[in-house]
Amino acid sequence: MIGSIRLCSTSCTHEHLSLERILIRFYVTLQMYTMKSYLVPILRNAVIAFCKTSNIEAIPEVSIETPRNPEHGDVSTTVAMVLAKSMRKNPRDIAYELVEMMRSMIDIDVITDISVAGAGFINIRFAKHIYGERLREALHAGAAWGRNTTGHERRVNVEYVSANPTGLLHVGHGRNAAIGDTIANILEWNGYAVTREYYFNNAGSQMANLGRSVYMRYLQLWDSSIEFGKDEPGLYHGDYVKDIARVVAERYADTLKEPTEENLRICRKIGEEWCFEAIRKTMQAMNIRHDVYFNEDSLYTEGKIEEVIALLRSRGLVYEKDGALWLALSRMGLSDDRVIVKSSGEPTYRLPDIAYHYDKLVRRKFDMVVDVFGADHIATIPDVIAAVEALGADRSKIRVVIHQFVTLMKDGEQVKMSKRTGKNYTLDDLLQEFGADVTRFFFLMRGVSTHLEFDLNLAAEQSEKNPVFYLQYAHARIASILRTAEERGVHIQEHAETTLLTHPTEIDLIKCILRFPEVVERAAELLEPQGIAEFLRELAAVFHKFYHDCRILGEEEKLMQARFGLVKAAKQVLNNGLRILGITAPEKM
RNA sequence: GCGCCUGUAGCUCAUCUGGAUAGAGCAACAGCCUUCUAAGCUGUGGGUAACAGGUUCGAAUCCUGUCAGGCGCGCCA
Repeated sequence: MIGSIRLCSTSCTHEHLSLERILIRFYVTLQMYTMKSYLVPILRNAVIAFCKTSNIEAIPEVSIETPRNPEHGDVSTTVAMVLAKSMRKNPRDIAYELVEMMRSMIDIDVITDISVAGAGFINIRFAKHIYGERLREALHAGAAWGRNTTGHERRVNVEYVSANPTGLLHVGHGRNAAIGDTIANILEWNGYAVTREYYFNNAGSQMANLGRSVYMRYLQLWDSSIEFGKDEPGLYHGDYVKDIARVVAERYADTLKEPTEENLRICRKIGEEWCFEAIRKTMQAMNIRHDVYFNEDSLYTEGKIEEVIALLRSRGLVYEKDGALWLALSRMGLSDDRVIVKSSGEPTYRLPDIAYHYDKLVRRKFDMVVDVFGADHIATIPDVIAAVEALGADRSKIRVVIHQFVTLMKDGEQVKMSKRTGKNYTLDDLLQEFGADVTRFFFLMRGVSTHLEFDLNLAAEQSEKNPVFYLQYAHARIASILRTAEERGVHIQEHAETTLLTHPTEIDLIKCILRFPEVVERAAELLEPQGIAEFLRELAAVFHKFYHDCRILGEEEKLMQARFGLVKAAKQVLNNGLRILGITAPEKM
């Protein structure tokens, strides 16, 4: 089993361009401009001209935002207020001057209104037909709408889950998995060449503990009077260890009863294989597929550990004390030195971690490395980064995503986890009970840095209360409309006059659809999936409102066709967004 | 003791890296289905954004301090 793990070498790259990717590129470059990008140069020119006449050196960045309140225009800018600060001048006066300058530059067919409001906001309104035209672009891009090329095919390695093969995945791993997998998706949508990686930690003392645990359970099969690890620390108490022991017994009968090194090694090996298989199955149930399982073992067998020690030594960054090898972190700007090779000769976890990151950055030359960790790993990160940097890697290429813990709630009470008895709620339990869609969404709907409350009652709810269904229902509803149209023999045209869409809810829906590319881009900047989930909730809400306000079937032909175009685009965006989150978009519910 | 995360409506969370009147869902109450899926929509009530200062035209957002909760601080991973 373990033999099937693809070991990583320098050859595992993603340099080929798939046909899909070429098509995506094609569509992305087809997008003419966003409304904001139409406006930015105009605004910037006005600001530059203004600064010149006012003798201002520092020209501020112009930013354009979408006001919360639609009465404040389609977009607005605060640049006049920013300028007011350095000029010590009334922001409204500046705003008026800027507006005057911009008036001569804008196309009145595109921008219908530009005005000063409030403390010095400049509010801008677009002609309605612009929305219809841009909607056509969204429709044309289809499954590629939301993709961009800002990643320039740069190679990025996203490492997630990376649980030790010493047991079953628990709920916290589930959050890690959902976040990591979705970040990988987000980066792909932003034009990065992504490698999904699992650091398979199969070399440390935890593995020895698993071996001992399995062996003890194995002995118990033949002699029930043996007590399980009464005063032995570090043993694994979960029932799955008994399952593994039974596998050992099936294969070796009672021939391992002598407590030899070799027999322990066998138990360890079978335990590792069993756990790996279990983890792989759990990942599969969550629709996650890693490209690379990186074996920690390989760092030893391929001499990478030795190489890193030699490198550190040559730079005078290690020293020996009390029979151990210390990493001189105090010479790298950190406060405490740490042991990297114990006096027993075994490395501590820090050393392989450093070698692993060295491998990713220097040997495999990834342009970016994303580590997704739970909050409990936070302490070692600065050490690893400092060491890898000392070895010549660029620390800015490392992005660490730390997610906080998950609390399971049932009937308003916290579900307690017990490490001792091993009676945990596993990730498998969640997936089995709620399915991959609900499980993934619940992990993604909160910001990564906040503590997540997973409400088991809410997840079990097969009703409108469950937020996943709200999104999926919007998708299914659209599918249903299109189906009904087909059943009634209504022909849906390829090209519709989308500029006929002028109803307020129609415009709201278009605006939402057009916002999607920005949402995807921002999610990549922040390495934060939540924005996508939040966006989809809004999109679904606007669609449901549209569904309530506007009919499609039975409307006058041209309007009906335009609305078909609108809901097709909405369906596509729901689909794209759900795909990023790794959640299915059902045609029927 | 030190480091990181969090504190926003009764509950769970948003608030687009400092903008205009802080928004959703759930819970409560009141409405909307002979018409494309009511797993939907509309309305009402609900706030000293933990607290105290500071920075400026402007703070839930940035800084300092205090309080509360979570996670770490090993020759464990």
